[in-house]
Amino acid sequence: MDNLATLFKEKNLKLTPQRYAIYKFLKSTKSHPSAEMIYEALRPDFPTMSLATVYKTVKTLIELGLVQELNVGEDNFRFDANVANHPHIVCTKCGRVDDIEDAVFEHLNSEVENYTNYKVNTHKLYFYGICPKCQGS
Amino acid sequence: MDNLATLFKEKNLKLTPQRYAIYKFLKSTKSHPSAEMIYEALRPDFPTMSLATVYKTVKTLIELGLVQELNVGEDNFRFDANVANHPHIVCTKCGRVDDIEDAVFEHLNSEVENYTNYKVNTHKLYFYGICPKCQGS
DNA sequence: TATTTATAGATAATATTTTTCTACAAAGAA
DNA sequence: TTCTTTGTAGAAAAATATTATCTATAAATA
Repeated sequence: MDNLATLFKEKNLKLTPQRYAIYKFLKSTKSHPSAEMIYEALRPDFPTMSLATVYKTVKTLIELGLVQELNVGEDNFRFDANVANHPHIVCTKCGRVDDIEDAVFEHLNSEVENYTNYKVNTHKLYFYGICPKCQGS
Repeated sequence: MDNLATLFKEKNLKLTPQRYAIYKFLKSTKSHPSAEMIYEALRPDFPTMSLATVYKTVKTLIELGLVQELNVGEDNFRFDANVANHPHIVCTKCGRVDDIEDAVFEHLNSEVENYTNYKVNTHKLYFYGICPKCQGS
């Protein structure tokens, strides 16, 4: 939290209660919420906060490298405070999005370079399937 | 083209000039155009066609399994008439989107099942880097 | 030829995200 | 402490992407 304050100060940004709450919420969850979901989750504590503030804040957090943006194929973006590059998996039945932890696919970048003339820097991997809960039903 | 007519007939869909043109255009290009780009490309030949028709048509084509939808992380969707599951690579400098051909990553699905309790069915892989042209400049 | 049916295009609606503007509050200067 | 600067929250509007509704029409069928 203190390094967060320091980082904001370095960039001449103010660590307002709203920004702090949004970041803390993203850090606390693995649900990869959309802007709307963040807004709804914080509404009890910040009833006056506007959705525009959520959008502006996540954009700021992304620029600071504190949050990454996901695009699992919906019509909106989702956000993840785990900025380590890791694949995600989407349940095509209930829509939940989970991290695939401990799976390292960094070697794919150089593998891909064998098939293209691109200089490959990064990647985003989305897997789709049925989550344990939905398999039961 | 004939099997296209047959397929449409089977589904009680009409293969109108607009639909045919949109599909043919998607088949002819590897540029992975968005709805807007399709609309602009066909405007010279179909000046009266509306953007809504493009959206409705690509949706129809997707349902028929003739086109797939991409989401490279922009705020819009792109479309690809190559429905074989294949990874894509995005140039982060000029924005072009290329196929990664001949690279088969189907084995990743079962690999991912070792890390989650999901039943994995499919995936979408997006790589990001610098294309040959942009490397030169 | 008459009738049914699906669709194009116009328009409006909806959803998501961004921008503009203004008042305010925190930080720094006097 | 007081004044001043500066960045930000929130409201509202705008911009963008996408979908839905409605009607006239053209193709397919009877």
